[in-house]
Amino acid sequence: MNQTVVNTTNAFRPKSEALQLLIDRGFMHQTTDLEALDAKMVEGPITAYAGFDATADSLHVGHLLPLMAMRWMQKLGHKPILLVGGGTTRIGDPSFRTESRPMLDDTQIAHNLAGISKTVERLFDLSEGEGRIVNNAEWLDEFRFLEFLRDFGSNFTVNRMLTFDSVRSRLEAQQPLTVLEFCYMMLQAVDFVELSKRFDCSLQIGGSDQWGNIVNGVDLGRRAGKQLFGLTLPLLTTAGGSKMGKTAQGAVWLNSDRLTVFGFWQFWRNTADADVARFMKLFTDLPLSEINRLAELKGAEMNEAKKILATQVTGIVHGLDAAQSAMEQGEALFAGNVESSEPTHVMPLARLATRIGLLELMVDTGFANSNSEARRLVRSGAVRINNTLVMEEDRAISEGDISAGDRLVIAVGKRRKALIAFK
RNA sequence: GGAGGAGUGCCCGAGUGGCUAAAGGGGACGGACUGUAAAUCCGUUGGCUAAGCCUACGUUGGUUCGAAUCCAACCUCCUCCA
Repeated sequence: MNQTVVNTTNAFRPKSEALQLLIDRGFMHQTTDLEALDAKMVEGPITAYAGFDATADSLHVGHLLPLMAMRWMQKLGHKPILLVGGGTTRIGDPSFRTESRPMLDDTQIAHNLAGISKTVERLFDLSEGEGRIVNNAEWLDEFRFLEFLRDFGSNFTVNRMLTFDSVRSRLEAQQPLTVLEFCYMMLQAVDFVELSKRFDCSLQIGGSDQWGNIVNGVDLGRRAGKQLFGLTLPLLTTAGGSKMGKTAQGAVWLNSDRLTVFGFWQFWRNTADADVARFMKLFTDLPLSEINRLAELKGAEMNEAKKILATQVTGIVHGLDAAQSAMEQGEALFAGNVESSEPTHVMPLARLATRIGLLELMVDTGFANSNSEARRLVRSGAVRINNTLVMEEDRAISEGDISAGDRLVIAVGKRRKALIAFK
């Protein structure tokens, strides 16, 4: 892999506070030339970037890992650049995917960028000189084909591009890989170099699946006379061994219009015991000493630690007030005092007048993806209204189900509950 | 350019004219047990205005009373030959 040095982080003790913290909290997977990076970071603040494709109008928990890593960088004096792939989204990163991503048009991309920015703005200080959001369409849109080939084409060999896992896996899976997608890695490399020219950015942070793309950028930088660095994050799995962040209802979104704040809080509240400490290190700002203390909790006491985890993460993503309120909703729904808490869902009173069906309500609150799924859940004895088991699939919700003025509690299974207010 | 093989549900993977909404496994969800945990056991796992109907086995057509299964063309991939 040319002169790119790959370090494992076992032995090395960096002098940089930020690097040490990233290692201690479990963010570090691989880096290029760790010692040189450390030296540079000790010398003074550096600028680092992480990229996000604009494939949806919200980021999800999978993106939270690079966001948190970048956030620590900023807290410890470095400058973050959050790159949104307005340009690259039009192509689609083929990495480790068996199928092409759909191509999006400009209107959709603009819409998605706005949604993503909402989250980023909350997580970072984006004031002048502190941090910034950048859209790579700014330069990628400008390139003319021949010019691009002349400037960058000679720095990439197909021989080497073919050796990257991201490409090979697609080839070995016998799935088509278009030239369009193949060129994605060039664009990401160009992004990195462009950011280094424009903002003196010298570090790229990304998921472990980005390693190949990142190294490409580092190598391209060297040819342009710049020393760039890459750092990848571990692939996150749950203690159960599955990929983190998937639920039956789909991705765990960071925007509240995609997933309620309470739903987000619940996701974290339901973390497995074995994951609590690790997730606290990665997804909260709690000091390690506090995390270690909480990790000592035994048995059912661990539930307290989970509430802290949930409220901390929710606080970072949705704000402290919203997180506090989500925690109270959790207490209310699971302890049973329905009157005092904010509802998790609000529905127009008119829905009640037309006798909304139970199945419909389950779909509307996101507990089921289809009427069929809702029906199955009712049949299997999973659904309770106001704590009373309901077995009739065609049950309609009426005023008799309402308590405390406008409240209705619906539970699906033991851990999914909603407090609905009809207003 | 020629010969042969392959493309199945969220994923892996059986099936080779009706008994197939499609075996089995994984994942996910639900139930029991618990602590809104793990492990274990049981169940469910395309949609709908639901004892009926609709959509699905790379794409488009065709044969047949009837096709994931047979035929043709096309797309993509693999292997061998040139």
